Amino acid sequence: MVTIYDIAKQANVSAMTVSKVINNTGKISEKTRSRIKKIMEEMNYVPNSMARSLVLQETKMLSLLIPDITNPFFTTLARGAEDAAMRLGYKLLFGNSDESLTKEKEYVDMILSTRVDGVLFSAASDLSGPHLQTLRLHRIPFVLLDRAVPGHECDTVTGDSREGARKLVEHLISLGHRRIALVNGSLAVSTARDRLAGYNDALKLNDIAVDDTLLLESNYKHFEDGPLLRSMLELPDPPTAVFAGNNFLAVGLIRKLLELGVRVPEQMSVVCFDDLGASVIDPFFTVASQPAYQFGAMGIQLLVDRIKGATTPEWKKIVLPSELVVRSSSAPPPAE
Amino acid sequence: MVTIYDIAKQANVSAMTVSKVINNTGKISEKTRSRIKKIMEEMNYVPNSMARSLVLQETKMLSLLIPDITNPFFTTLARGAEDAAMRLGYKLLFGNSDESLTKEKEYVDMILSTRVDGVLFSAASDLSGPHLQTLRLHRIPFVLLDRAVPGHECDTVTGDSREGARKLVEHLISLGHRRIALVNGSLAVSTARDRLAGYNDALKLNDIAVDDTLLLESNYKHFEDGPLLRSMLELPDPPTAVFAGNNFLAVGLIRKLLELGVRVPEQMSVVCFDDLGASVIDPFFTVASQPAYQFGAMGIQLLVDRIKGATTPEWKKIVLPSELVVRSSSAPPPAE
DNA sequence: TCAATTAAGTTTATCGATAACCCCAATCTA
DNA sequence: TAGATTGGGGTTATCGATAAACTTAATTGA
Repeated sequence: MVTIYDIAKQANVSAMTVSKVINNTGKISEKTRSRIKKIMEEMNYVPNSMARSLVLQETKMLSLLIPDITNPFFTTLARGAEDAAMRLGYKLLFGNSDESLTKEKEYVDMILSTRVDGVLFSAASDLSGPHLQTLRLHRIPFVLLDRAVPGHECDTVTGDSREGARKLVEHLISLGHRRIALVNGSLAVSTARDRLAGYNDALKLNDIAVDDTLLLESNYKHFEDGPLLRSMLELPDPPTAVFAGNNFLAVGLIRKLLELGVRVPEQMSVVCFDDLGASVIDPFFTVASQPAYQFGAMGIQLLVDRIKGATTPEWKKIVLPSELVVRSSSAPPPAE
Repeated sequence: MVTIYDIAKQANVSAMTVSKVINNTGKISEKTRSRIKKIMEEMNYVPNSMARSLVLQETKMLSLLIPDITNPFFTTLARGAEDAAMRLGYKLLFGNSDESLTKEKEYVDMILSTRVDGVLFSAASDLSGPHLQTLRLHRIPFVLLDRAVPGHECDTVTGDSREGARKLVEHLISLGHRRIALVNGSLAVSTARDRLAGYNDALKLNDIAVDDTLLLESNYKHFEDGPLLRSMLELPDPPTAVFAGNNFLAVGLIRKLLELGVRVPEQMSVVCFDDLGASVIDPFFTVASQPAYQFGAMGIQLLVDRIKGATTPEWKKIVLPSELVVRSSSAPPPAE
């Protein structure tokens, strides 16, 4: 590889002079400057960012850790982060933890040794706490995305899950539903707890008693509780609507319902959090739509501000609203 | 940050001794070894991979450039690449070119300055040639994924698009269709040309004349030619089936058909390349399903072999078959 | 028993780039 | 016209880790 020294030799100057030309610092005559630039082009010189990072003590790289690279919510978020990072002169190192703590730990180790300047962290669950501790211990700035981790105060960009959930459930109630099930992600994830809280809010506001038999805890990657769903449907007073904790849960749920011969929305309404992206033929779900792209973009902004110290010491907490989008997966309950 | 020198001082040994402990090289007594290891843990030492890369002249990082991070085909491919890379001890730097040459060039520049050990490259189009030249000039090994670039011999992992397309179209023909339209990606992309070729093969094999008015060139990200579709439908002898070049084209196409009041598959059959991933409620499309995960995994394997010189000089060309999966988007043509 | 090994470390140079400081001649200034 | 300034550049040390060569003391072998 061509180095700064090769250029220097060719141009009959010192390496320092070349460095100054590259960085536009110091005093260099216009003549030498253009001569050196020409030689750099001819020799296809590209600065070695490793060497530069070593002395400057910054890599201009940020890391984005997401729990599910196949979920459109997170890929859209990733695009937002990527665009923002590029615009601010940073590269983005993606990581996909697959909702697994083990994989997440491997990524954290990698992040440390790569000496990225900061991390955008969408935690696998509350148990990610130690990983955040590790980052803090090494003084690597980070911003939590989408999911909060109790006991870890820091900059965050989250959605208003509680409010979004309330709106979804009140929408169902306004359609006439009284028996509403909740198929949720793991309660070890903050958004799942918030969505549960919003669900409870809506029921309380409308004087509907919470019935634990209608609550089902699965996980955000796949809907996994077919048997429980079945027994729920066999209840003397079965639900007429389901609120699914996220998009993939809703998809899994509907697949199961189809298998069981339950028609949506005629026999069962289904609503959920998060859109399904471009890969869906017929926007079908009534959803609380979150601005995924903004999550990423604002997260990067916050992170870079923090890295540059261009912000106040207090932790910034950005809460993005979600929008209720009514489509055809929700309808009034079947007549008795 | 804690360095190897801090550890050395604490342990009363030279930095080199610590380095040897880290890398398990040289002769170090078991006593000193464990003492140093303990100190490293206590001080939370993490090796600086920049410094290491600088001297070793390798980064243990690979780069994966994909054209559309929102497409399930590519995210699945990315997961395959990620898993394989991790398994082989490499980190993966993702890049998303968004099918744009400009963005692609930015990534190539970044790749060069980051000194990654190799690149998995899914080219935006044939016009990506110069970018490959740049990589070659700097002697960075690369493997082309999914899309070939004419005039650039190298290791590749591609799908058998031609054969897959033929199977899809012959499936339609076997259902009784004779007027079959092709809604394709840009012909500047090799897969689109191969799929066109497969389409032609199928027609020829079945003595059906190719009709240019049934050919529509769009792009793989979104279906964009509503007007042309409309006029195609108003032909005296309109198509009864459409072969879409990829999953997103099929989705866009069906949305348009729904708008126009054309029912699928009753009035129009639709088949396409590539699955739609987990985000789809009801697997609906008849597709040529490609092993996306394998694309990524085998690409990494090929790349690492090439980097390590553990392969013969000839270019390896892996062609993965696709599988015809018949579902409900295809049916016999409507009766006259 | 004495040279030859070996075990266990240490010293020095290096990767590529940059910060901080130094140097010299030309120009300016009072 | 002597001293100060400045334009244009060079020297040296440094970032953190490692390879290669070098020390020493202990052990081995014939």
